[in-house]
Amino acid sequence: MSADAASGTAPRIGPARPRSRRARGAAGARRPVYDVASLLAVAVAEFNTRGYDATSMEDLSRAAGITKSSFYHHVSGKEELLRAALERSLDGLFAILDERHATSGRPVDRLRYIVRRQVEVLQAELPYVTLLLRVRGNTETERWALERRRSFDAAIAELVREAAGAGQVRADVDPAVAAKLLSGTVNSIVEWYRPGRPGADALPEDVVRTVFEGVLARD
Amino acid sequence: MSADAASGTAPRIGPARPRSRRARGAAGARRPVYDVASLLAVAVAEFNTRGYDATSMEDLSRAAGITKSSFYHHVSGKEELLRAALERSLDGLFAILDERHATSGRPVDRLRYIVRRQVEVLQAELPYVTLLLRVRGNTETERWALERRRSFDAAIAELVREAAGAGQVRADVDPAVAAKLLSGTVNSIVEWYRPGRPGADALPEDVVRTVFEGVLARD
DNA sequence: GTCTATATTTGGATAGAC
DNA sequence: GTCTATCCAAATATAGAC
Repeated sequence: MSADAASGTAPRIGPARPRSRRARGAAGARRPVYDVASLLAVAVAEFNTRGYDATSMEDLSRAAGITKSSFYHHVSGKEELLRAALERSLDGLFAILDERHATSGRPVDRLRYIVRRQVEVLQAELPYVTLLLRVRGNTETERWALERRRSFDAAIAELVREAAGAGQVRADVDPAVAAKLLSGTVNSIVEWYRPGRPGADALPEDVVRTVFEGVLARD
Repeated sequence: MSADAASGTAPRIGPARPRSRRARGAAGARRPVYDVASLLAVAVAEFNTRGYDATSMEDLSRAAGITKSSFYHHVSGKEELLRAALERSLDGLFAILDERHATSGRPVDRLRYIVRRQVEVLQAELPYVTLLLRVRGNTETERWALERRRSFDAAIAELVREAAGAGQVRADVDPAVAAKLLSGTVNSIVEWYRPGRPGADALPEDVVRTVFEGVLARD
């Protein structure tokens, strides 16, 4: 899966990079060394390091080990890459809302499930989610992504409101504020989580416990 | 205070902007229409809207209602503005750590105090703190700011570790993880908080309660 | 598919008149 | 203090050879 290449360990390879020219299947099918997906992984890693706006096509092509012109042979420009990356990330997040445990049960239990899954998706799709969370809204693509994000957050907020109405969430904090703090906590993980660290498997549950029960020791 | 001008309501005024040519004090002192502080407020608002890298000097001068050349008469370039903004933000945050209630008492109580104050500083210095939290590390100035931020976060993490050692913070979550979630929650507020909203005064305590006791209703 | 060369635009920054 | 004019570098993107 290309998520691997999009991580910190992007294949930074010089111009003389060795490679198998092509891979032939049983039917003689040819697979190009670079498809859009693999260039996307390289590009997203660069975007996350420098920021989307500060990353030039020159930076991207250098990171891929080819010239700018060659890079343009594969993609129409920066924005196509951005759109593909944001789409992947948003699709992953929205899919959670359709899962079984997200659609039935007590509001607070559905909320707990969604938070756990959101952390899992964030871990699995880290570079793509990271990029999504840094979008500012300068282009049409970015505004489209912001709109979908708002819609996702609104679904969470509605669930918090329901849970509060059912007395399952504390009543002394505005549910809208609680929802924003909850989403903010989960999203902030992209700023420090790196895959392969010890404790990565425990993170989703750690986050659920911390968010729902707080950091204080029980007395 | 210029924090006001740096908010969403920046003085977007056209070329024919009316203004008093100068203000004379009792001693006949002259005050320029634009000093560095007021241009900084305008610039930071632009940086936060479009992102620092996506904001050109042309954008900044247009927002200030003067030409690029005139803008350069006041400041040496984008980076000077960035540095001044980040400095202001970092100074505000670090000052918290020297306050009385941050230096004495039980670790958990110091922590609670710092979180509350951090939210208050974030509210008071919103545009500046927002900019700080979005810095990527492309220039020397940005790396300097990231370094100071890391140092601030490390102070919080150490306090969480102490509180955990004293049994005041839950033991089933790694204190380092808890500290990152705590900082992430507070920092995420810049993404949605806007001054002058109802409930702004209650926010610091709402955040403290939510972070320390969780979102669940007490049974 | 990849390259070199180049067209075109934008951005940072300065010179010098008023 | 502000302006117009301009320089230079960098960025997006394309043309066309191999």
